[in-house]
Amino acid sequence: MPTTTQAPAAATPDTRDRILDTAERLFAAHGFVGTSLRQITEAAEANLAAVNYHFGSKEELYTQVFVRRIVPINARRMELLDTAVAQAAGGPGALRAIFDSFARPVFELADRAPGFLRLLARNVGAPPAFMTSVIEAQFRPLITRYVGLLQQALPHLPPKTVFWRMHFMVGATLHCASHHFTIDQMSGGLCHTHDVEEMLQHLADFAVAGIGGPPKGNAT
Amino acid sequence: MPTTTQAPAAATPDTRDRILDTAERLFAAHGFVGTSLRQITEAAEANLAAVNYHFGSKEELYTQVFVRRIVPINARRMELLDTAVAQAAGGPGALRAIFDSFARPVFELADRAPGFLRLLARNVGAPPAFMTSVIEAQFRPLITRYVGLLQQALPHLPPKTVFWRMHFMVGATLHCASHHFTIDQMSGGLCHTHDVEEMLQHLADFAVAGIGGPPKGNAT
DNA sequence: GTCTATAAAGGGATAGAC
DNA sequence: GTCTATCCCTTTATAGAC
Repeated sequence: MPTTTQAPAAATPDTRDRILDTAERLFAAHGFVGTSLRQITEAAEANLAAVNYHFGSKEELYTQVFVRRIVPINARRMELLDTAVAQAAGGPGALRAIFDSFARPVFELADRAPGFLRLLARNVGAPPAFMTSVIEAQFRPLITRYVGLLQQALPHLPPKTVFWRMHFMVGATLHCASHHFTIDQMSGGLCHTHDVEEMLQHLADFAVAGIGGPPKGNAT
Repeated sequence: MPTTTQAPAAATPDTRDRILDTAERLFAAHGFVGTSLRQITEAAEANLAAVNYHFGSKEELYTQVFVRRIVPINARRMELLDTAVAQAAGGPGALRAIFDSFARPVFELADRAPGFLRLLARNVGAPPAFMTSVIEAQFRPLITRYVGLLQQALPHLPPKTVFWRMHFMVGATLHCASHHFTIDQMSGGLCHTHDVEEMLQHLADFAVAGIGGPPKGNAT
């Protein structure tokens, strides 16, 4: 059998995967410019030249780190949306199902890929310039669908209000993702982020109440 | 009259202020590590050595850029909170007054210091390591007060829920600040961020409904 | 695929003249 | 206060041996 590019479930990941995992962690902590390829290859126990061999450039490495996570996440979101539309269309649980499909796929990675939560927040909040087209391609179809479904669930709200509230919903979720591992201490032990279900419930309570609240200016 | 350190309302700001203004804009756009002192001094039409003369180091410049804005903002927040407590204590408008005191002082700078909104979001979302103590010092007393006032306005909610929701409120506001100048095009012309009052109203509607919504798990 | 060595560029900080 | 010139360090990327 000739050598293949796929490693057969090795005990230690191959060089390429070690670099991806380490880069994810360091890029999340210190950003794209704040992380050097030397730091990454040293921590990954790989050679400096291995990055250019496997990825071609630092920018391409960063892109791959992001894409390998966001693609399955956004696919899962679409799946959950299909289910939500089929089950709760128009019903009272529709908003919550829509929001859950947005937040859950991200936080379910919290254990497996802890760094990615913050990396995602970076890439939406203040992405490196070269990432703009990648972000656009990954999120545009999703945004379009969320806007449509939210408008359908909230026919009494003007489109402008729906868009604003979707924006706020994204902000609350991303901020939560970015500080996922610091909230426990920030809250003085009050909040426990390792309980993903509880956190998602609090977040969904907030977002659903906010999105579905009274129209502009009519708040009590 | 001997030379003083205060310029007497000159037509063009002095070197120190030009550097601060330019640094604010570039740090906001590209982050601390992503902005070089050469870029700053060139855009500010100042000499490279002027930064070290006036500020001592790049880190100290970044700190000063942040502090000169956040100190008056947080002082204004405390003022508005005093008024809110005196006027609406316990009443139906209490939550809205509390939230308004939090968001308004930031967005009122949107015209005068457009870069700062994104810089603030950077410093809360993913601050450079050396900023940790500055952030802590500037925000700790504020957070304590907001948690207390929100708990007082929402006595039926457990402290844990109050803390989560304050966190979500911060997230929605900061995301909004970070994307203040891109929302207009992102929304396809639907939303207009230059109308600060309208934006604040949408944001407050969302946050107040979210914070004051039904307790955990009781959402409709 | 992995390594060493190095090229080429850019970074922050500073010395010292004016 | 402002400027030039420069020190010294780190960066990404690559050439070429193994």
